[in-house]
Amino acid sequence: MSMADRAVELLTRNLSRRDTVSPEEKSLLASLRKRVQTFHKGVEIISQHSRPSTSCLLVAGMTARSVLLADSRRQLTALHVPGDFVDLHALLLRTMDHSIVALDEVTVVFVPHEDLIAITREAPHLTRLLWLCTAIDAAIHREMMTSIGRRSPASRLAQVICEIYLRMEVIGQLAGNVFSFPLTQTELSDLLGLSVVHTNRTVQDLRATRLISWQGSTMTVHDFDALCRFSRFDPTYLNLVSEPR
Amino acid sequence: MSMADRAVELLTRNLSRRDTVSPEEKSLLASLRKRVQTFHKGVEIISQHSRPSTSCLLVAGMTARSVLLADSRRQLTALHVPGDFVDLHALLLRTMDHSIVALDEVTVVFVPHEDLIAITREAPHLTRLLWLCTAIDAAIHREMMTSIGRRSPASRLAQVICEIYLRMEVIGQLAGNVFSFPLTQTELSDLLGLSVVHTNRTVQDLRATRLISWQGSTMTVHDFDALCRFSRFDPTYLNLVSEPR
DNA sequence: CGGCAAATTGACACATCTCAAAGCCTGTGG
DNA sequence: CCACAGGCTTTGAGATGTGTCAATTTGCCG
Repeated sequence: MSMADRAVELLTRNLSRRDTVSPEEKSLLASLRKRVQTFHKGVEIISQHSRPSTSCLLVAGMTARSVLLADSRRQLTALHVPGDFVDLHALLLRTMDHSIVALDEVTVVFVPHEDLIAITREAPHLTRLLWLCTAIDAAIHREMMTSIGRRSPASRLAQVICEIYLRMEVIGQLAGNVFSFPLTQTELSDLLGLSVVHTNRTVQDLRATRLISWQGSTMTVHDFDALCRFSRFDPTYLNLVSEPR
Repeated sequence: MSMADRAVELLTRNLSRRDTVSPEEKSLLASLRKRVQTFHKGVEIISQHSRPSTSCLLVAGMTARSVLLADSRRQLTALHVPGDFVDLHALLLRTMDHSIVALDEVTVVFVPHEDLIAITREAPHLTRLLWLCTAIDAAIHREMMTSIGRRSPASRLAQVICEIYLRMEVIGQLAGNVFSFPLTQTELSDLLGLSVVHTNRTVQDLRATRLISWQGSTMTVHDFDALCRFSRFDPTYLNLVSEPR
């Protein structure tokens, strides 16, 4: 299967988990023009303040939204897994308020905005599904904000692991209870809003519970239910329910 | 002017700041069915986990998104000013992942989802503008997350004030350099992710700079530019640029 | 085997939270 | 018009969490 086909397949899987995707809609997605490109870990795929004329759909690897502050601190505001339409919102926002960075060896597919605008003219239901993608993104942001503002470092980390676990499952990238989590602890600290040192200690705390193992980029969740309880994870915000939208 | 008309007027003002709104589009907005309702400060307008069949547009007062955790901590993840389509995203998300609370004496207008769905079928450009509203919401979330994760309490607070200042200006609710900011310090602490005590000290720090005054619900910004510099505020994410979307 | 990035550790400084009390407004009823 | 209640704001003091700095260890890749 070509990367372009794979992109459509993953996106469809993502959408199908939330509503029915008709064959016509799927072929509309297939007919979008696509440019495949790969990036190495650490590379900036799209830059803050740029004005892209395409949106990118992640096919393989993991990426993050990254906001850089003047004093060179940074915050990662989201993680992406394959099948995520990473910067779909650039279609509307035009100027990027953050950059997209590769956390891994990454493959993406770029889709011209014109093609997406055509969808908004011709396929109202599919448009709503794409809109839904960005709305779920925002819901994830709210959850993250709540975590950073009000949860302990350990439950914040556990929360992220629970979330990525489920998102990996949706796209069929969960091998039993193992998935790829390629962040360095420095990157993780920028995601959690902690210092690297404290992140390291938090990781050790979580390891000590024996609920997870994490070596290199391999994350193993030994007891998902217990991890959910530990972090008081409530998956409502991921909208993993298929219903008319 | 009726409250329903006022709602349309404010929303149009909001949208016009980002793109051209045609007379036809404006009258489409006017033709949406609307139920006006008022709420007292502290009241929950929409509850977490409910499944609304209408979306609400704020006409007067201020509201917030509120996430309640199991241990009764809470995080406010957004503030809304008049003209904000507060839970437009419920159209797609269906189940609320947070509640909407009144921070003030509040007037809202409820619009049936069916009417909004009709817009997605009939008015692609207007649909994109509504989509844009939710995308800006997400951009504000990212900014807030960055603030909570990486900025000092004082600059976090200053950041919020700068943002609300501009958003008030957009809808013509800025009287010179004064606007209504009806939060209690307890509510503010849930917004900033701080304890009430520390929030109080942070407010005092900011007052000591003489850049703002805040008494009761009256916020006065004495030197907006200096406040922006102080908090390193970059308004890009608010998308206050009119261009084709 | 050497070199480099990432992970880990220890010690100390500082920011923030918690608890508890006091002061200050504002609206209400007498 | 005054007294009072209740909520909000403010203060102080001590406990705890988190950050910083700097050094050490580990693991990977050439």
